[in-house]
Amino acid sequence: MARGKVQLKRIENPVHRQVTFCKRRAGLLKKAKELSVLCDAEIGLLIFSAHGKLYELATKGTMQGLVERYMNSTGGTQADHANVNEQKVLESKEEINMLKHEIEFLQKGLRYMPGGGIRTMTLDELHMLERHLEIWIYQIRSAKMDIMSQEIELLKNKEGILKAANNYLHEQIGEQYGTSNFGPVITNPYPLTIYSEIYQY
Amino acid sequence: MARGKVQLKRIENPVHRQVTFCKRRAGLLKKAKELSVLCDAEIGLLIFSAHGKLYELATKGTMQGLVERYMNSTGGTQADHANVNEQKVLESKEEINMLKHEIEFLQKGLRYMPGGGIRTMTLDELHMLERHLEIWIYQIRSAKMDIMSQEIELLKNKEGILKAANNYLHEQIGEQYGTSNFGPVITNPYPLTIYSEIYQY
DNA sequence: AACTATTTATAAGC
DNA sequence: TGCTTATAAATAGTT
Repeated sequence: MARGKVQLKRIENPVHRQVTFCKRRAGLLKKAKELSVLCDAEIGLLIFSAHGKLYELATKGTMQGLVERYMNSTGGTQADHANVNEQKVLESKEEINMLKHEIEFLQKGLRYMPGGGIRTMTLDELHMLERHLEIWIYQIRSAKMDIMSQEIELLKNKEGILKAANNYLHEQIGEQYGTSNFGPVITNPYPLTIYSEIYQY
Repeated sequence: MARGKVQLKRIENPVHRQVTFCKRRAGLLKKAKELSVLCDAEIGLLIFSAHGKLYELATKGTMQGLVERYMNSTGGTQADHANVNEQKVLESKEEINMLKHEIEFLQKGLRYMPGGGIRTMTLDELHMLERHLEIWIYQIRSAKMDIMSQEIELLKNKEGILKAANNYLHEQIGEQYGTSNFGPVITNPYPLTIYSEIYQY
């Protein structure tokens, strides 16, 4: 604005650009302050230089307060963004409470025994419930044993099949080398007997 | 800046103030845009009029983005705040998932009440059900112990009262027959010590 | 960073 | 509001 007009485009000369940035930045901040004082306005100004350095101005209060005011002004579209997560946390907590209640309810349902909840049960009822649960646990253990037995059977079958295959392969090898007098030269690294880990159950 | 200097203080005349606000606001926005273009800077400008009306400018992107950049620049004080909430949301979701699994499990448990379809549960589910039942039994035993303790206290009190009554009666008998020389003729069928049945538990 | 020739912004008036 | 104009301010280019 002096000694020559400016083109409204990026100044290519880095030195010129840097100098102009300093001068105009100062001017802009000054004008902003003036406007604020003269007209009783609240102004926030953020300037990021090309290299990322921040210059800021907040008249009347902090930038934080201004940003919040801005968020509120823009109709809550953005205001919520900060609060969205807090909202989510609250919602989550509600859901957690609901689920906990549900669990409590289900647990009560499991305690379907006469009299309902433990606290209101008589000693006799508790005795009975205890015995009942012991039976239940016994049944569960039986079921577990059944499943494990089945697995053991399955594994034994597999073992049988593998053994048969193994034998067959041995025979094949025997036929191939049996006619010559070299005798067995190859030691089978896979023995016939398979020690299954499943017996440790 | 023309036809007279300006005082750097609030313009008292409302009309003047309003006019000046319009003019200078336009000027400030223009200067901000120019600085942004000329020097490749990112600028955010928020202007709240005295009456609360918002005028904004964001060069290169949105004001939202600028505010976030500002938050990051100022050391993450606010960024952390947001992250903390996101963390909380994640944690809550995890807890919700856990609880949902628990509910699913309990529902299965209800479906597979004793004698019911235990056969269709997997080994893992059976393990878990077993553990739950063990905890349940433990709770029942605690409840039983509570009740029994209360009963014991009650019975001990009764015992004390009866003992006192008994002693009193003995004394009465002693006074009545003590002066004569007949000695005790009546054998008390109720001994002082009461063996309560509750100790067999 | 200081200087100045100019441009630009704008206060006052209409 | 918008236009005009005199003048204050800002600042581009130079030193």
